[in-house]
Amino acid sequence: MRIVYMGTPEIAAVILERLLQEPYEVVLAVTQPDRPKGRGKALACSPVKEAAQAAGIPVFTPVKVRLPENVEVIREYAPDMIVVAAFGQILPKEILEIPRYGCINVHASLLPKYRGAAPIQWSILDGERETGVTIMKMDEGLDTGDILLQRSVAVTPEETGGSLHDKIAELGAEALTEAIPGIVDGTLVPVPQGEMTTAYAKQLSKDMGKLDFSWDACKIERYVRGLNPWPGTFSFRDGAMLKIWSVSVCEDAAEGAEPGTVTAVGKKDFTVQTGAGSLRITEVQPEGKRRMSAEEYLRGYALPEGTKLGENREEI
RNA sequence: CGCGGGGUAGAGCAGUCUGGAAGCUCGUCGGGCUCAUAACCCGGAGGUCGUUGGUUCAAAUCCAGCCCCCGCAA
Repeated sequence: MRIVYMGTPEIAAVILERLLQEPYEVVLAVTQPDRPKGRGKALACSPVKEAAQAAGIPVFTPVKVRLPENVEVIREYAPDMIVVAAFGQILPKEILEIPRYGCINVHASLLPKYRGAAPIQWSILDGERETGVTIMKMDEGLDTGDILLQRSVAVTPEETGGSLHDKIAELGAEALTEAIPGIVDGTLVPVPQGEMTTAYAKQLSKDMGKLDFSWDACKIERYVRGLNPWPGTFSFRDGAMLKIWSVSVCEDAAEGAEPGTVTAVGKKDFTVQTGAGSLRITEVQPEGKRRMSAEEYLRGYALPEGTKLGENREEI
């Protein structure tokens, strides 16, 4: 069976590598074009492109895959199935109709929950206790296709965006390889999705990581975990950014102080007042410095009780 | 050539502008106090100040190159 694979980020590369272990013929990898990235300005290619090149698979990087000439390129590879995972572009009807087994999508949530670009992190931000992956037959909507197979996974209390990402990449790869035979022989029956019961899992941005200490402590804790390692959460202290990498909700919180105020400074951590409850900060990263434990931070940076952490560089 | 911060003892920092004996907090080792302690007191060990070269009587500090870490932007 000839498969065209479409995907871009790390999770899509993991799934591609798993797919390559199966007895299918992956004839083309379609991924986003190289983009300037990193501190210099060097062009960086997507994880899927790297994986494909390592495997000797042709790579196609159209800026807009929906353009007629690009659709033709894909058609010429005559795929029996197109597998899509976090590709980053909408597929037009013309492409959806090319392969006889359709376009199969691996989505990192239990659809219809968390349609959209960042389902993994949003499941943590929302405090979900379970999420998973969905293998579905794509249609013209955004993550609205009929469900073929789902697999769930628990979201642990310590889960980070990174750890859940890795789990779901594996789970997605397994689910895909399990689903393909069923799709081919028709034993997997597509089931329509219901209405979406969560907010749309919109793309993550750096800006989302700006902590608002007037939120309740539990919500902030979920943001710190869910946005770790990317885009990360941060606040400002004395005019400089302070990234917050690890926190825990503090039970015996002294209420009353203004949100963002440092209410206690210990040897290994310090405590910050929030809108409801307080947070024990255990790992940080000062601007221009490496990531370090709160203990290390407190050795070199004097932090008096009463210090304010704020949302803006200027006001603090 | 995108913008910017940084590399000083095991760790985190100050000192650099205004060259002139290596400092702070913690850890570590030894001693003391205490019913006791992660608390307190006394004492010690530990650093070619990222690297190469230059200026100077004298360089962590000034100049030039190189290596490495990080934030922003994309």
